[in-house]
Parts: sequence; C-alpha cells; structure tokens
Amino acid sequence: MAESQTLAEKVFSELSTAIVRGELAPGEKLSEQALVTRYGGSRAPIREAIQKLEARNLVVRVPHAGARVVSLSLEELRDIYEVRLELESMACRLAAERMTDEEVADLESLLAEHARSIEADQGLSYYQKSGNLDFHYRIIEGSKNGRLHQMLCGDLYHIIRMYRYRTSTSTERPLLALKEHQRIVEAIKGRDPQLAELLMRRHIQASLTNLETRLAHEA
Amino acid sequence: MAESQTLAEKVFSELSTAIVRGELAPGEKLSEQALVTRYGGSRAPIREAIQKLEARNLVVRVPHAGARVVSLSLEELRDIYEVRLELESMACRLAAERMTDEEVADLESLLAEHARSIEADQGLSYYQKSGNLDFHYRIIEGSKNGRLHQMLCGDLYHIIRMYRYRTSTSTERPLLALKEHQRIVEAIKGRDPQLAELLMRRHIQASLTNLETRLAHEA
DNA sequence: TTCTATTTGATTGTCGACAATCGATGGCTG
DNA sequence: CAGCCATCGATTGTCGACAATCAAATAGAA
Repeated sequence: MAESQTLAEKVFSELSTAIVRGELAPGEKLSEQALVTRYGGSRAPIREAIQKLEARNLVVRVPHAGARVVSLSLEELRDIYEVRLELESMACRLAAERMTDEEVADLESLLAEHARSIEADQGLSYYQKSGNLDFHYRIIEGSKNGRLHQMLCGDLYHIIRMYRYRTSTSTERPLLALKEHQRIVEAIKGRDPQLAELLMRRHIQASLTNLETRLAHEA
Repeated sequence: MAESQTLAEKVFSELSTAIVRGELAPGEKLSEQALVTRYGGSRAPIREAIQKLEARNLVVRVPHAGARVVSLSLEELRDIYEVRLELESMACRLAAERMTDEEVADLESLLAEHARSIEADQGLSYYQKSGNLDFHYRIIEGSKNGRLHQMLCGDLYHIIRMYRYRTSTSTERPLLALKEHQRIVEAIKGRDPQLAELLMRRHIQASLTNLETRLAHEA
C-alpha cells in the first residue's frame, strides 16, 4: 500500500532518518554515485532526494562540488534555538486561545500517563524521546497555525533532533520537565495566553542552557 | 561573469520573479514541457528549478500530478502574517541589542533620506516598494541571527510580496509608516529592546489589518 | 439519460549516456 | 626547493528517450 510513493521520496526519507540518527556524520559528503550503488535506482531520484534534504536544511549543496551533511557551528545552533524559543512560545500562547476543550483534556490525560510511567520508574527513555516530543507537538498543533506547524516541525525539529542524538545521553531531568509541562497545561486550561507563553519560554530556555553547557563540555 | 551559475538556478530565479510579479497566476499549472519550450534546456534543470520553488513554498507539487503556483487561502495568508509578525518583532528586539552604533547611524540616515523624498513629493512609489523593504531588511540583518534572516527573507517575504502586488495599488500611508519607522529607530538607538519590539509589532499589525480589509473588499 | 468501465492521451518519474566543471596529481620554471 | 601551470581523474550538470502513472474522453450497460 505504501508503494505509491515515488522512489525519490523513499530515498529521501531513508536518508533523512539516517542523518538525524547520526549514521551520516555532519560534514560527510554525499556522493551521488555512492548513493546509487547503495539505494539502487538511477541518479535522477537520488538528486531529487538530495534536493529535498537541502530544502529541509539537512544538507548543503554547492554547485559543481556536491552535497554534504550540514555541520552547524555553535552560533548557528544557538540561532536556531533562539528562533525555536520564540516560535514555540508563540505557539503556546495561541494554543491557550484556540485549543478546544477536548484537546486540552487529551493533553491532560497524556501528562497523567507520563506521570505514571515515570512514577513506576519505567519508560524513562520513552519519556525522553517520544513523550517530550508528543507534548510539544500537540501544543504546536493546538496553535491552529499551519505555517507555524510547518516551520517548527518540518524545518527546525529535524536539525534539533539531529544534534540531540549526540548529547542526549546525559541524564535528563524528566521530573522537572514534567512539572513544567503540567504548569503549562494548567495555564492553557485556564485560558491564560500570556502565562502559557511565559512558562513555555522558560521551559525551552532551560533546555537550551542545558544543551549549551553540554556542548561546551564536549568541545 | 555571472554565467557560472547553473542553468537550473537561472530558470529558478526567472520563474521566481515571474511568480512574485504575478505574471504567473496563483493556481496556474507549471507544465515541464511548456517550460522547456519557453526557457530552453532540457527537463532536468527545469525539474530542479521547480523543486527549488517548492522549497521556497512558491509552488506546490503533488506526485504524478505536476506543479502549480501556490494559491493561498485567507486563513493561510493570515497564518503567514501571524508568524511574520512574531519573527520580525523578535528581530527588532534583537536588533536593539546587537546592532552596532554605526549600523544604527546608517539606519537613521536612510530614514532621513526617505523623509526628504517624501517631503519633495517625489519617489512615493519608490518608498512604497524598495524603501519599506530596505528598512525592514536592515533591522532583520541587525538581529545578527542568520536563521531568522533566512526564514524571513528567504521563505516568508517572497510569498508576502507576491500577494502585495495584487493589492498594493491602494494608497499606502507613507507618512504614517515613516513616523512609525522613526520611532522604531529611536527605540533601537536608545537600546530599549522591549519598546522596539512593541513598536515593530504594532507597525506590522497595522499593515496586516490594512491588507485584510483590502482583501476583504476584493473578495 | 446516467452511471460505470475502459481506452486513450498526455504528463510525470526514471533511466543511461554525454558534456562541463572542479580538485588533485605531476611536471616545469624560477 | 618553492611556486605556478598543465594534465588527468572524478564528480556534477545536462540531455534525450523510455516506462509508469494519472486525467479526460469514449463507449457500453442499466
């Protein structure tokens, strides 16, 4: 059933996950010939896949010189986080205004589930990976702004996740994060856009400083 | 000297300006064959150009069905403006923090020039077109955030300009806009990020409501 | 007549080969 | 020996043709 997608899209999605997972190191060159022998097909769909990756800012392509996996400097990473901080705070404010009561209830039950899985000391890794993303994702969707959703989920998140893989080994602070999440949902439930925005801003800023210290230690 | 650019890029830039200028109507189909006969070359570079246009959200491509010039609904246009409002206000805040004194001085002289050209009742159209863009562009650059610059200038502005062409005939309010610009620069010069952000937010919001009423009248 | 199934036409996706360009290796000159 | 230039190899950009897919027009049955 999933065979209706074009070959270029399949290669694109495989390459995309490979880059995000770190299987292709930042700065590594993507030779069209090599990709042909690996993924099969001809050069045309591979080129198209590479262009799609370029559109998502996962690779950089320079004419007549080929494509390389993007390699961000600390300044560029900070720039991205700065933009994400602003956009996601905005999304949270809009979500407090526009989410339906049902969506808010669903969000609450999601957090309750997270609390249980943490309390049982199970699935800590789950919460770090998917759970955290689920929470943020729902709020972004709750903003009811398609372009905002596209920019955050389509463009920024892939890059952020790509750089998280290298640094996400250190012990997260799931309990603290969960509490922050609960307060945010509370603000949304109370239909307090300004408070919701402020709490989300602080929440992301915390994770930003967290990442910065880790990157500083690494470098 | 400018012949080192690849054919695909040339077609891309020509198509890009054609779309922004409205020579290609929204929703119009872009047949690869037709583009080949018009711009020359083969289908390969044309396909690449179309994909680049898709990356900038100027066309939408559905597999096996071809590419069409993007046609935004009122909701989508509102979404875009909502995001632009937030990002450019953010840029203004950052500019107040990070612009060098020299850049601020240049911005002041630019506004003085605008004031002269308006006072002389000359170049009103110039001010509407390039002048306004120049002002916003410099502030975005002053934010010293490359990603922010890319998102605003690379992705959002083309679409916004595309829809301005159809509605920019009504008499703008250049005098009022100039005054708002001057106040913004004053805030930046005073190194007051919060005020600068607030003023820019109001400034863009005004132009947004302006556009909305015009679109409503048109539809 | 109207709805459905089919065929047809055109458009897009894919392929393999050729030409243009860039980076590297090696030789020549000072 | 250092530095510049030419040649070579490899990679990318471009081309024309073929195969797969979709949309419309046509024919047939209820």
